[in-house]
Amino acid sequence: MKMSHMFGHTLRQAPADAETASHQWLVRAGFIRQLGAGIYSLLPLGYRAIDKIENIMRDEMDAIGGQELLMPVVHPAEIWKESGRWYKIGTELSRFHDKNERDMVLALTHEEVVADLTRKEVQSYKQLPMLVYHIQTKWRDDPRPRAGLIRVREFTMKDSYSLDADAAGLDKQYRAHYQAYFNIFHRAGIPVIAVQADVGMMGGTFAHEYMYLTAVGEDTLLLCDECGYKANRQIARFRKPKADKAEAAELEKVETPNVATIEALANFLNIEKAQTAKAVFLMGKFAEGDEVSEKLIFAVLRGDMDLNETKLGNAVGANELRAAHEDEIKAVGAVPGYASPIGIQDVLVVVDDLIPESANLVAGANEAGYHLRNVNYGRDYEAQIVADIASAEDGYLCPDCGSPMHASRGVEVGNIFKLGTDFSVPQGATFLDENGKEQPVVMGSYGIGSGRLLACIAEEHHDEGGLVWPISVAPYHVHLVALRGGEDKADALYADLRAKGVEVLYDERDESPGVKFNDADLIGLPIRVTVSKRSLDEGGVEMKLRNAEERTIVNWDDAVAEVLAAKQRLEAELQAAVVEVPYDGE
RNA sequence: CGGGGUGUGGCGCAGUCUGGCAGCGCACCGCGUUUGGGACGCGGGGGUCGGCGGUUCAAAUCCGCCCACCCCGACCA
Repeated sequence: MKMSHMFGHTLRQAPADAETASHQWLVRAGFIRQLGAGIYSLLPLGYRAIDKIENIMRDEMDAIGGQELLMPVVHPAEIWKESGRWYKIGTELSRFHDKNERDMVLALTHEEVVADLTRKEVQSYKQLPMLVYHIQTKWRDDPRPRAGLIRVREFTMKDSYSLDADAAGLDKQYRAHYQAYFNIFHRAGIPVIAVQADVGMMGGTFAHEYMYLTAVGEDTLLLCDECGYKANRQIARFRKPKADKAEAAELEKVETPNVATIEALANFLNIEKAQTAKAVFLMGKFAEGDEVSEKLIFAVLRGDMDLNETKLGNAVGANELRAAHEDEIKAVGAVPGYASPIGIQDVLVVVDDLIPESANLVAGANEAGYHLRNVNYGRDYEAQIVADIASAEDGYLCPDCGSPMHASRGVEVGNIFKLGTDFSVPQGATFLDENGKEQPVVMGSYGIGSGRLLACIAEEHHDEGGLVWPISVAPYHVHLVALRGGEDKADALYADLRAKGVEVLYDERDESPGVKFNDADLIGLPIRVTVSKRSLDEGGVEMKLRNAEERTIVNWDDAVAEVLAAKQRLEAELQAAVVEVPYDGE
């Protein structure tokens, strides 16, 4: 490609609203342009990089038996009603009507369509296992897009779906993905870890998320260096402190004027936060078929711990949770700031599993200005649900080995889910087994967002001068710079390199050397070749790798061979990072 | 949805407080000089100042409503 006619140009300054490195560099280098909040165009450079990424995905999917197909972005709502997600998912799912007023949706993922195809195409156990995948646009009306391509509303995802006759088959395909995903990320030049994760709106039984660790990330992970436990905070377990097994003392009402927070309460009474009980009110949304209802949830934790909403949502089976309004709290007879589980009616009470172990806590009295001492679970009140609903924090103890864990931020670049029969049963995707008995297909679902991956690669590989692409995903292999006196030779080299299958971005513009070199650094192609009067006087062309400082002059006659050798070395370096990763899961 | 912020040429910004010719740098076009790390001179093109309404002799500037985008939180693969 000749740069003089390339669509998209570099910018000397990043737009003011780009804050993260990947966002700034991808815009400045001419890879992406924003159209709206969370909506981006890929310019030719960006699209070429995405294409490389997607071909790596294809390669690894094909290697584990994947068959590529393509499913629509616009779906009739029926299948989403069948799966129930029409009712369970909120504003993230965009709905609209066609001209006949039929309900339609924009695909936020494709489980429903796969289940529909499966019930049409799969009849016999003899056809299984199978694996299908596609690379297709998704639309998720995320409440808060941010950080360039890291979190967007419209994006492209490679999603694959495994179809099996039983759980053992699913496990096998799940493990195949587990490794194939590491291969994809390693080939694309980015380090990731796999953590255990919540299944969220996907449903199913078990999931891993692939996390690229970076401060820019918005997921918090709990990691144990000692035994290797790794989990998203949404579901991270931890070893809770041993509580004192004291005798239950007599309930005692104490005056606590203007003491409405745990902090203030502990200070006022001069006790540890761990000796208090914290009340958190949330409204949960529940879907039963097409009936959606809201219910107030009263969560009780020890005062030194924070609520984990994902854990609570899973414990009560709610689709959505939101903070309760003050009038909703008062409506059940509770007093905000002085709320107590004692004497509350018609509320779903959930207590953290540490609460029954903890004797003589201080809790609210359901009366403004008063708390109760020596509140004991079982004696003074009971809950419908006792579960782990506390959030793991940095320094909390590993559930497996008891060592302190540390918290780290990460971006989720991929995920794998064991769906089981969550879609095949409601949608009737069944097959006949060896005994002629009808069975639901056992499904798995596996996704990687290609744009987010591109952004993470940019986040990982840049310096003060711009992007530094791994050769596997670089839009071109070579950045060929022609300077004064080298134009004709550069033209010839451009043709020779392309004839050997080398992808070349050729800067033949009438620009000063400084501009050309800076643009080359900004765009970040792995191999830079400069042809100038100076280089020719020195015997040939100058070669420089983007990720190294040294420049070497190679003989004109060896130029093509040297470029090919450099390309192979860079490819081999990346390939060396593709290693087997021990499976860490159930 | 709550809090904060920003909207002036392709990008970065000044001008708004205190109403009075719409500016600067970069980018772009032409001519000339320059040519190995974001050159220089001269000349030029491009903006209904986010939108609508109001106040005023006069609005980028004051008032009202709306919209868009960004950040934090809520929320969420």
